Amino acid sequence: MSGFTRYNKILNLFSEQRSSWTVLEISDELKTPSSTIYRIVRELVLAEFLESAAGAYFRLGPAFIKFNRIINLSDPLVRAGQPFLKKLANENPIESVNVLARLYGNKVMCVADYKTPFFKNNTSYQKGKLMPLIYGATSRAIIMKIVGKSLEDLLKQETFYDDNDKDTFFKNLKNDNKKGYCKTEGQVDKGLIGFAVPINNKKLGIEASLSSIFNSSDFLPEHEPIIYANLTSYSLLIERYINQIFDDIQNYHQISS
Amino acid sequence: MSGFTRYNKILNLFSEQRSSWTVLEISDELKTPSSTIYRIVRELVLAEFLESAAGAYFRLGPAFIKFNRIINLSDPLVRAGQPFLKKLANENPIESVNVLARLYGNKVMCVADYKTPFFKNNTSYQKGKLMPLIYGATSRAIIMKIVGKSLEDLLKQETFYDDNDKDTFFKNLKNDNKKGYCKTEGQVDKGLIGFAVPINNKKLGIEASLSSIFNSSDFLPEHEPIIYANLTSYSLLIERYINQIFDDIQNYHQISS
DNA sequence: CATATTTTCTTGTATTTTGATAATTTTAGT
DNA sequence: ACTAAAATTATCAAAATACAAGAAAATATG
Repeated sequence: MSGFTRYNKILNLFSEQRSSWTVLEISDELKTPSSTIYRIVRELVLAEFLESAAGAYFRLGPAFIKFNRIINLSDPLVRAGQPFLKKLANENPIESVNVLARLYGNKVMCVADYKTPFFKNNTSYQKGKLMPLIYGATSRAIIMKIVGKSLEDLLKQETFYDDNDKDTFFKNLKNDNKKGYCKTEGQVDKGLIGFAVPINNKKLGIEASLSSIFNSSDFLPEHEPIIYANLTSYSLLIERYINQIFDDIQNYHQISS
Repeated sequence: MSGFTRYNKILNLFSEQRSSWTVLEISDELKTPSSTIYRIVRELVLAEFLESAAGAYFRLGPAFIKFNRIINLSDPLVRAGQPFLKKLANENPIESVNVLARLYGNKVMCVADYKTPFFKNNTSYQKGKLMPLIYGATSRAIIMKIVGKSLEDLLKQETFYDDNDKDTFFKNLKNDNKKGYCKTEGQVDKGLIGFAVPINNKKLGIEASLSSIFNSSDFLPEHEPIIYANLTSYSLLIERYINQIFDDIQNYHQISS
């Protein structure tokens, strides 16, 4: 264990399920002497990436809240997408959650969302939560634009039930790509139906999706064209806005240098 | 530059004002050879703490969004305070922003907030933004519970206009402590008036405050007792809830070990 | 106050990091 | 598609530092 790994391994122990650890527990878990962990934890506390809680426990520190804010203010995808989510929601024919998601390693992560006030259910796609790559429209719309070796690498970790299952998956992906959008029902959350379109920007390396998620019980077939039209037009708006933000950043760097 | 510092120094270059850097710029700024920076940046990208943007630029990576979510779900202060902010807001006599803030090094940081739908202005206290320690009710309510050497250390970096200014500051702090709450007008944001009460938990090392912020123009003197009563009762509720959360965590660790 | 627990300190040794340079890959402009 | 420039990675010996293990100190607990 060397370099950043040594810090990252410790930080990644802190999860939703287990949010506080003692030095001894970390030491056990990582099979590393406690004197070493004490030193590393001290460094992380100094940088506010960890902080000490009661009873020799440590938890994630406020530095993450700080950096998260900077991302919200500066990430081109979040900046470009955030303002449109509410508008999209309001143009949908029924109550919805609207999600902007992106690739994160070989998972998918929501980075911005807007739920209409009276939408009762909750989607599993939540800001910062890692979601499966191959289930749900939100995820599939992202990978449907990825091809060749990149796609292969991405799917390397995924397991399919059998070859037939795998074939169906790829066939669906190709089909969705032709249609331009993806629709799934109950793959991630029972009782919810999702529609998603891809959002891409090769220059900025953005591989993302915009999706609207509804209660299956609210959804009627005649809604589909409207939903699709909204998603498509907003995805184009967002892509255009991303470019504009990119230009702004370029100009900023040119002026200040 | 050694240990975690070497990574932290780079990450801390990324700010609201300047959210993307090239390796060469970082190398210049930190007066460190670019070969070294390339190596470190690569490590941070691998861990998703940074990600590459267009034109050789790098920006903060999605790992921060992930960890931020875990904090929101698990930090005792955020968990305990978040659910009460809306209730507090609804019991206030006029439109308001309601803020839960805590110490972050020698600054103050908002960790949760709720703004009533028709509040027009915006407070500078925003989730993740570092704010001054000695201005504004939100900040002062935190330090008014800190005494002795801790307070001295905390204020070491602060500069006062003159000795008289300093004396007034300490006198006000002592006064507020006696009253049990803090009230300031226009210290941080012109046109806003803030009220704050401290939130503490020695066991968990929590030094925080709960505050309600209003438009000065909406505020009438007769509102003050209600505002004060609301803040006080909710701060007690939050403190009690923090203890309960603490017990839950204790139990969790006992059961799973 | 005594005891147990947590945390820091110490030290020689093993490992990692560093930085100058070279090699390679990627990008951007004809 | 070609080429020049820019960006990134690889190499390697010297320098820096992280490491492990136990001792010591500080802190929490009853």
